[in-house]
Amino acid sequence: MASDSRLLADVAPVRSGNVFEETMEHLLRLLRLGQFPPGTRMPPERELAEALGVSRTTLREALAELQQAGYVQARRGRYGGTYVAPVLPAPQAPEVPTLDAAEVEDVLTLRAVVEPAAARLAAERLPRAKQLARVQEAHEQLVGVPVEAYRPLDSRFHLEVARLSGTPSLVAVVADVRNQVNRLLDRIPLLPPNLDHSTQQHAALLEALEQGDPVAAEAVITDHLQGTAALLRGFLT
Amino acid sequence: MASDSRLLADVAPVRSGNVFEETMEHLLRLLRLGQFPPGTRMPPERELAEALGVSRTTLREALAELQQAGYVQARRGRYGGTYVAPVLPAPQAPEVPTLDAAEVEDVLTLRAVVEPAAARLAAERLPRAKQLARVQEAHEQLVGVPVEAYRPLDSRFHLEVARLSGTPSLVAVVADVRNQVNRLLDRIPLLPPNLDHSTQQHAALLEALEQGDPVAAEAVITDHLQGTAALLRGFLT
DNA sequence: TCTCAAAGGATCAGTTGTAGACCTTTAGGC
DNA sequence: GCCTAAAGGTCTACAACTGATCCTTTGAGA
Repeated sequence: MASDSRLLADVAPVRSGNVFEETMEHLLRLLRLGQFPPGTRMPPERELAEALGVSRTTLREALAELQQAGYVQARRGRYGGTYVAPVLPAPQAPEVPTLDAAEVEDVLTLRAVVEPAAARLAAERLPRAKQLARVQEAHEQLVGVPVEAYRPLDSRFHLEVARLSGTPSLVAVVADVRNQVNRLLDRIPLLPPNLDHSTQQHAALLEALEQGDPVAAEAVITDHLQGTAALLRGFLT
Repeated sequence: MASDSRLLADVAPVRSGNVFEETMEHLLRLLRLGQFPPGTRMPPERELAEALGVSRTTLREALAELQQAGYVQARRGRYGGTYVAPVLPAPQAPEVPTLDAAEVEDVLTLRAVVEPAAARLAAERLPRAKQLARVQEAHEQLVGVPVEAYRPLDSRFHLEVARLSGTPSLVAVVADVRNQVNRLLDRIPLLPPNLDHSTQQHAALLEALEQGDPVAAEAVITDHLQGTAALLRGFLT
């Protein structure tokens, strides 16, 4: 009996590859989400390996690959370290040139659920000045940044907003969905006018948060998301 | 320089343990969520190992442990297999007797975001009869079931509702959060009156879905969740 | 009643990943 | 201008995991 195929349909793999591959994915994600912002120094290998729960050997293999691809650069000696490139390299030509519409809808739908909810919760909590400062900082770094370096910093801003929700598990989901959206965005051109508009919306969001206005915060971000959503859907035809 | 500790704060581990441990967690989750319902036969080891992306050796170690703990029972010979116990054993006395309030709020908040959204989306899509049948089936299996066997089937019902949203990534989040909630619920008593009330709410949700009424669906499930949320918060003091 | 296919059970060589010690480079401080 | 601490770079013994093969059990059907 070849077993009920329906039972196996929902069984996800325990791991999505070998340790090296997963570590690469993980690091790429951290870079794309701006958690290690462009131009900064990453933590020392020994600490990073520990935080990732991976041996230094494996981490170093992944870092070597990233260096090869131009994402980071290692410098030896005291006060050396692994430095993030000021501008992340454009991803390779994607394997699948045309995107699966269902997949895109999936990601956009999840995003439309979690990001507005996070913004609403953040505004409800009336964050203290110190917490807001981190968002403010992320916002300022974003102003006038060149197009090529925009995306990681944009992600960072959105993640900082999500963190204000005070709900770590929600932040994790937002980070995840944003990472997927970034992969989609890599396949379409990024236009300066869009950036300007985005930055204005960020400012509006920031104000809603300062005022502790959940309804406004949710509305602003929903609007904001619809912009990129439309862009992505458009490039699908 | 001991590196900027803020940078490492948000770095999650690549893996949460060795393969054996992760496989155990994974299987426990599948059992608790009712994806392998009580009393049924699980897929053959070879197929399950393949689906989990794990060697049969490792899977067998995990299954042996589960058998030891009374979750499953293996039967040899043709038409044998690994059978899920009709009633899952009560979990061991939890390591941490008193729960961390922040942790509980975290899970409950995420749940309050994703489950209502999934129900709303499900109602919006006006699911076809065939899809509704799976939810209906899950609902019927739940009626009159003994208290001890309730939880996996309850989870299954909620997961089937989430599946109707047509958004796989949202289903994944719902599954995840439900798994965490189940762990919390394991620490508090389950009362038959609560079950009756739950089942009534399930019926109301089902009706809202049939009618394609997103507002009602969202309202019913929000109400439903607040019940267990209050219960959990109550047992925290 | 015999056969056999489909399931769990056992074993082992080979590969992958880890932990830890050690080497090399380099800038700042005495 | 030398010393040293902190970083990346290298190597090796050990543990974990895999995958492949074979064994054993058992019920259905010829």
